[in-house]
Amino acid sequence: MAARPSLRQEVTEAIKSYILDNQLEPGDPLPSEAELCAALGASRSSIREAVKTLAVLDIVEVRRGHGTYVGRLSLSALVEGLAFRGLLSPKDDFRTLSELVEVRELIERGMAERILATLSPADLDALDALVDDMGRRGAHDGEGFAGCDRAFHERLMEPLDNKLVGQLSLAFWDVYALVAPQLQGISAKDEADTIADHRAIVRAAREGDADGFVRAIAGHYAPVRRRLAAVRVPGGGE
Amino acid sequence: MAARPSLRQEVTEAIKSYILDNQLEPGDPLPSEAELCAALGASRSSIREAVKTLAVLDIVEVRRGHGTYVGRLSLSALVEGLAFRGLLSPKDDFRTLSELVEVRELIERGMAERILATLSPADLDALDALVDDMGRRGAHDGEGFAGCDRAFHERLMEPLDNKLVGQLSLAFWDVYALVAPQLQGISAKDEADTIADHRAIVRAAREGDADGFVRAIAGHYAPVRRRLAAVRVPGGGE
DNA sequence: CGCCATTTGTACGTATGTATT
DNA sequence: CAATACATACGTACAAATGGC
Repeated sequence: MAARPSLRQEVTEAIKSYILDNQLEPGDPLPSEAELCAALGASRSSIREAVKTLAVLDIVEVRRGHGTYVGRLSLSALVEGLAFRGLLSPKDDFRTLSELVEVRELIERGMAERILATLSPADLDALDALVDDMGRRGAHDGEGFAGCDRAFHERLMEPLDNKLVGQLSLAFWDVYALVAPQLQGISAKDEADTIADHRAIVRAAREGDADGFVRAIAGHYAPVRRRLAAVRVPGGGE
Repeated sequence: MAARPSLRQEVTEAIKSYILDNQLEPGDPLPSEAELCAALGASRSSIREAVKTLAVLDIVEVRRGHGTYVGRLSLSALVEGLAFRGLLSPKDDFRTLSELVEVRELIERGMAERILATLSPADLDALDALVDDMGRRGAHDGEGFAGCDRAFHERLMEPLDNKLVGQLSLAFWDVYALVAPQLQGISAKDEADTIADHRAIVRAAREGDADGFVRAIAGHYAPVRRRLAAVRVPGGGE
């Protein structure tokens, strides 16, 4: 009744245990496939599949021609999974996307006080610089514009002592960036408004105005949420 | 410069496209490995690695001797990745765990108003029943006790129209349940207090007292956070 | 019940491409 | 450039599990 531990699963666990037992850190090298074969008594096929499995989770990282190393333990698997989920839903197309944006807003709003307490003057200047950069790119460089947006929200949460919230927030940003372009009716982002929103966020943060900060965040996400809701119900919007 | 489209990656994308193009849903059958070999012109090894990759993300689900099917798109990869992260950190052992609990609290607190607005009398009764069940299990059935705890928080967010927040919250619960037992100094959970906390949460919800609800949530997570903080700095807390 | 077809799991061998030295 | 080490890819064979006859 104790289930059947398939060999690949066993190898997977063995590799994980190897990392844990030796207290390895991201970037540390792992034994080559051949060595793992000898050590675990399994064929290359099983080793390879196990390594691939762990690579998807970013628990290990394979650099070809180089070797396998302990991974960075990022949230890349979450991004990939959620992105596919967003693309899959047949009619509720924008439901996943909408929920995603809600969670992002939930996180940033919920951390408002701590964000304000943590941001240093240097951080605020950097945020302003990012918004400047955003305006400079403007309409002709959508790629760079989005990059500035991402960097802004990254910088906003980076000083927090809780790294997980920032990573989650960024992961959701990435999912949105991956999924949104594939769907119709969302690509139209109003750059001027976006810039103004970010300015308002920095201004509230600079003044230590927690309430204004939360309002600015809400104002930033409101149009996205409205657009998503409008698209979901055909003919719902204006 | 256009990167090197490794065959496995191509096959992975091809399978994803197959699901998307045919608008398949979780549980729908996929072509067998042999058919995929013929259709994509790749060897079975490549097919298998691609399928394994997608299986980790719960995009596909393989049942041995039966076939391959579209997966449920759960957050299992997130759980596995975060659990390993929690087990890995050498000295900051409890940092990941602490951050995790913070995010859970952040989510439940941030959704407080909407939770209160959504919970029906039947939901509230079910929550009370779960707490009753919790007390019945008591000390002798830690397994069932934990299950009730999980079910409670699941039921709490299940009526929400945003399914993602509930799934995230539950995923974090699962990670905590996986990691905590492996570490020392955390296993001691005070059951009586936990039950009282959950009672307070239901009571506040029943009265529509949003502020009390938030306080109850905070009170529920406070001891866990204190315990984690205490362990992190040796001899820090009492 | 046993038998068989289908499908996935495991193993081994070999050839090729690629990055490092 | 050559040698080395590694990952990538293919092909084949057999084992094990599942479901239907």
